[in-house]
Amino acid sequence: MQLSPAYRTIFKKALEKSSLKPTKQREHIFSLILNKKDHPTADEIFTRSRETMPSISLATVYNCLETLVDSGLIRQVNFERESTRYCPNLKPHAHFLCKDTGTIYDIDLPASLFDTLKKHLPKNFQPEQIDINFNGSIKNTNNHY
Amino acid sequence: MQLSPAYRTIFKKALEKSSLKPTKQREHIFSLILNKKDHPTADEIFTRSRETMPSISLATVYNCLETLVDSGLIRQVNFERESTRYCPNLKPHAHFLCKDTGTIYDIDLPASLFDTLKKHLPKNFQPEQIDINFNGSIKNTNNHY
DNA sequence: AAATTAATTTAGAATTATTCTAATTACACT
DNA sequence: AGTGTAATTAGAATAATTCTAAATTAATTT
Repeated sequence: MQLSPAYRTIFKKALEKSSLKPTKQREHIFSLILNKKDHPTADEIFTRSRETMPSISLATVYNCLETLVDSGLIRQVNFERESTRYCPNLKPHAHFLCKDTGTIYDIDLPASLFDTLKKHLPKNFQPEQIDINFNGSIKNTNNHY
Repeated sequence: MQLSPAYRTIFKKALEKSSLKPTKQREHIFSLILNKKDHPTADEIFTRSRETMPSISLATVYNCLETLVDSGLIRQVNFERESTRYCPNLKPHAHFLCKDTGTIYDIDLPASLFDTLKKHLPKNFQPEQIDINFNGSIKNTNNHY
């Protein structure tokens, strides 16, 4: 797992801003999440990591994920109390969980919609984060006999 | 803990629709959530329940909550992987978690906003539920020296 | 009313994702 | 090379929730 030069710069900058070190475990996990754009759990990331970095431990995976989230490089996604999943998409978006397959989809949303949402808060409420989670099923549209 | 006659009817109807029984444990827990309009965890509900129904067990609290959720009488609220909280407000609304105090606030939203959100889904995505969670702090506006 | 059945409640064990602890390793700087 | 700090590691601990199997309750049939 390798980061592209562009992402390596972003990665280093983001960590250095909080005086954290761009270690190979952190880079490995970051690149792994970037390259496969699903929404893996810590455990899935652990399993995938081991394929190319067999010495990494689960604790490190959790540590690195926390670091990456705190540095703003990835986002957490939570549905109910299922395992936390991780998402490299930093554009404003929502998530849709298909209850039949368990797949999570990114739903792009205009920033204006987030602004509209914020307008409904009392004036002294200062949101740092807004999570929008849909959950339902996906109708199969191929059934044209 | 007693339900008002109006709520008792709602309660019975909702359960009977799924051929579930309006037991005293279920009613007790429902009234408890209705009467104190915060967002308690299962464990808080368990503690409160015991004050007036000392024989109730934690497993029953979990069972009853699941039943009430499935019957549409209450909603679950989840922030990250914190304990699930329960909410009797069935109007369309979002939640705001104050990270300083841990308090959860209901944020009323017009139904039209939920419709707008749905419009951004691919046409074959059928949402059953939409959760909107804010998370931030509440600025103190009383600081006028 | 007793017997039968099905649903609900219960206590405690089991599970599972995550966090914690303490020891080891890696790295930057003298 | 030696020191100090941060990061990694293995494994234990934690905590919310679910599971299991037995006991209770309620409803229904005899």
